[in-house]
Amino acid sequence: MALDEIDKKILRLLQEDAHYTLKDIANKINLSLTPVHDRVKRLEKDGIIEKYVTILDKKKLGNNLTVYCQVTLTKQTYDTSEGFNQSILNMPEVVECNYVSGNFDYMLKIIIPDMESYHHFHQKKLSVLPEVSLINTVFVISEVKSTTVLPI
Amino acid sequence: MALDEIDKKILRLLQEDAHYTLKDIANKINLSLTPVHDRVKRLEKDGIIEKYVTILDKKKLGNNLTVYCQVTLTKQTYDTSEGFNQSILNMPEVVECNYVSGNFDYMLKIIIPDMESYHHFHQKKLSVLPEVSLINTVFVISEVKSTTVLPI
DNA sequence: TACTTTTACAGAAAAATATTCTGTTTTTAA
DNA sequence: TTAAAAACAGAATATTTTTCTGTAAAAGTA
Repeated sequence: MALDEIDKKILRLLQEDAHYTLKDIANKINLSLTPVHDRVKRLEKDGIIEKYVTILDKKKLGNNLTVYCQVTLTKQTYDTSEGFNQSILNMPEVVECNYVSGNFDYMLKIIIPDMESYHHFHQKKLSVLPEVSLINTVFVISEVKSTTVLPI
Repeated sequence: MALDEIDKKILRLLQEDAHYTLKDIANKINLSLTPVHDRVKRLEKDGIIEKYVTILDKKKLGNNLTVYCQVTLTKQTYDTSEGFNQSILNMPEVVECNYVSGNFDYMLKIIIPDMESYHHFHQKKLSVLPEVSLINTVFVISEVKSTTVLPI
């Protein structure tokens, strides 16, 4: 379970590009295929490596608007939270949802085609949820950084 | 450049798992290897597919705290923004940074081991930037959803 | 210490996958 | 109606992953 320096090097490489071959990695860290293969399998089995995914260009898919929604619920009870959570899990435009501290209850990140779609989402999907009391929208004007790479 | 239904099916699958083989995909959408291969290569070339990455378990890597920082700059000039942006790009604990509308200028997402690390980050790395005037921290209490999958 | 066990690694063989090639069918456009 | 282009299938080839065999180093035990 404890990661040594070799594990960390492998993880750093795989975070950057899941399509590096074992040979690529082996070359970069001066090892043979076997230990690289064994270590990757172990990291998968231990759940350090969660999954391999493909990142698509959101703008090229027509998603030109990103917004943060700061949501306040009507009540702070468990049932209210759970009901809200379940609804959110079924909304594909909500890519992040976190229960937070502060002046509101949830911070959501929404990726959506345009303002019209957002208007529709806001009015017909989010604000109509029985658990939702207040929504404060923060519009993204320009994306500076967005990465899946964690510091290791 | 226009995506047909087959392209979309391929993208939906690859978003979920970048390690699906061409054969897996071909079977799932009832095609032979050739068109699947050709289409994936085209989607890569056109930049619809941006990259393949590995998602790691942040908690197993010791990152137990996620926070949003709402940052206000001292001035709203181009130079101030650019200076801030460049500093952020060199901070590995900042996984998202967006210039936004509203009562503050930037929304940041920080992934970090614990409160002590955050204290250090806040005091020694973020608040000391000459462009930063105000920081409002929103702590994540519980993660409800976090996905790289875009609606297609 | 000597011995056993475990772990980490290398190299080679086998299996699976990606890539390339050839050719056919379908669609599109002249 | 014909020519050109696009989409696809199947087979051959190249590459990669996976498995197998064995060696060396490290860790644990009597």
